[in-house]
Amino acid sequence: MSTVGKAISLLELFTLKEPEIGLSDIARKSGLDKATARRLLVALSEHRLIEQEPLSRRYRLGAGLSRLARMRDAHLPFVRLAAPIARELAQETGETVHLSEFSAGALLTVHVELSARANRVSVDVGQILPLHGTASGIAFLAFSRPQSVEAHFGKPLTAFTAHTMTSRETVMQAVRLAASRGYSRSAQGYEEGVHSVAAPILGSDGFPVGTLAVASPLSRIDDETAERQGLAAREAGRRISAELTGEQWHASVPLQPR
Amino acid sequence: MSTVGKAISLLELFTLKEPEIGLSDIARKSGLDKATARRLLVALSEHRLIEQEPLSRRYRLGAGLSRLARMRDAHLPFVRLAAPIARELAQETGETVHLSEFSAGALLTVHVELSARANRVSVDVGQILPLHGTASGIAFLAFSRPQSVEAHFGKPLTAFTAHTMTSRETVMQAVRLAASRGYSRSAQGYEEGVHSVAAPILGSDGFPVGTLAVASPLSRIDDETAERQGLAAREAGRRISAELTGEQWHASVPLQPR
DNA sequence: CATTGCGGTTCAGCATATGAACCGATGTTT
DNA sequence: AAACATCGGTTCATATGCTGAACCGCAATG
Repeated sequence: MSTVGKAISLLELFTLKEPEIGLSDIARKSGLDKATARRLLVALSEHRLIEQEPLSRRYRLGAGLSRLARMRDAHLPFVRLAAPIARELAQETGETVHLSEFSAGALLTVHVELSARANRVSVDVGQILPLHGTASGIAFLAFSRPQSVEAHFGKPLTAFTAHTMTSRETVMQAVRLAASRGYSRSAQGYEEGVHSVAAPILGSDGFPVGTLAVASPLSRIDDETAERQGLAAREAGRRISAELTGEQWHASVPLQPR
Repeated sequence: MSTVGKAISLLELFTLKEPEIGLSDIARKSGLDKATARRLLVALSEHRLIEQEPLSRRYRLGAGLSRLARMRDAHLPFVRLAAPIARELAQETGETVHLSEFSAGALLTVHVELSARANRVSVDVGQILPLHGTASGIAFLAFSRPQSVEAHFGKPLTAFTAHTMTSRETVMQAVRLAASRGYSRSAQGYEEGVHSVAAPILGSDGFPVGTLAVASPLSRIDDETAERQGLAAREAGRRISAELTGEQWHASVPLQPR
């Protein structure tokens, strides 16, 4: 791995559970020498991607990350365009709505509109959603290139709850259903007690760049509300896609099942 | 500069004005060779700090940054980040310092550093501060959008003591003064015998997310100490804003030779 | 159809990253 | 209180991985 790769992998050692780490620990976890690790940390901190707690001398992620992330978020057409529509959808459904972006083989949650209700599903920005275990993932697969879908079945399908679909055929069935309806539906595939519907957001090539999902407590959902949510999500997804790609162009790209 | 430093400086080429850049341009702007620049970009994109627009082949900041920034924000929320600086300010001034966060039309006290002296002002976490009656509120208004300020004058201005400013013009005068000085000053507007100075804490959009105030017994204050406190508060507010948004590599603790 | 600029690749040479051994300080065990 | 274990941090000879001039094919421009 390149030096740069090693430096960045140091950043990835910091997690929610362990947001501050000492030098020796960093060296151990990264497999790098202590001297090397420190050199990299110094380089990172010179650009404020890392900072050091003066007292404990432990390291943590730096403020420069906030700055860079904001730069990205401000420019990214996706979030900028999609957020207002996601908010509308959240108000319309009264449930939590989250946006994900496809990145490196999985869906990354990039924006969340929380439901106004007390009993609601909570989702965190930054969360990674597996393609086969979430409504978002199914919706994504349903509009992806066949070979992309195939590629995803190369790896084993891990189960996150007792309800996660792990057989290829079950997943494909859900994918086909989603493709024909224009939205996907999934309950407790990733987290217990959570029901979701999701719709794809299509880029200018007609393939998904991300998804839009409505997540509700399972207890509030029956078939009728699920369908209402699904149709609303599909519509919202279409609107975002349209704004993303430029109105007139999108009209010529049908949302066709695979 | 280290290889890592060069790689990170590539990230810093991306700005709001120019959020996507082509390879040759990156090489030119960074002063690196094209081959080198590309190697670094590839290394960065392997960890999703950079991504490449497939069509135009131009590069932009990647999704991994959002994830890392989110991690940092989760671990270092406003209060935790600001508290050490508030403590310094409390030690420097010898007076009680309190932090507020804007929430639902008012300022909510989220953290307090009590003065070490026997005769001191006491403030409770959770206390709500009215915008027109406190130094914090005035500092907040002084840096808010004009229409937000206007909106606040819609409601009547209630008096909390005999000294509370209740006329719109008096308040606006204080607001203008605070805007020009960078800090606000107020005596007995909310509680008898209490003098305060306050400075705003600015978010990434340049508008206040909260305030920082120094509260003293009126008897200890003259114009000179008030100004000293005000300037100290202003500086502390700036530091917190900088750490919050990652703006300017200003006063952060350098991580080098000991 | 020559020219320019683009993104991307190659590889010899050498700048730069590496890590074992070290330091002083702090904390823990005996 | 001596012995021991870790801690964060530093040094420097070694060799690894980085550098950049020259190159490719392509697309736009004249």
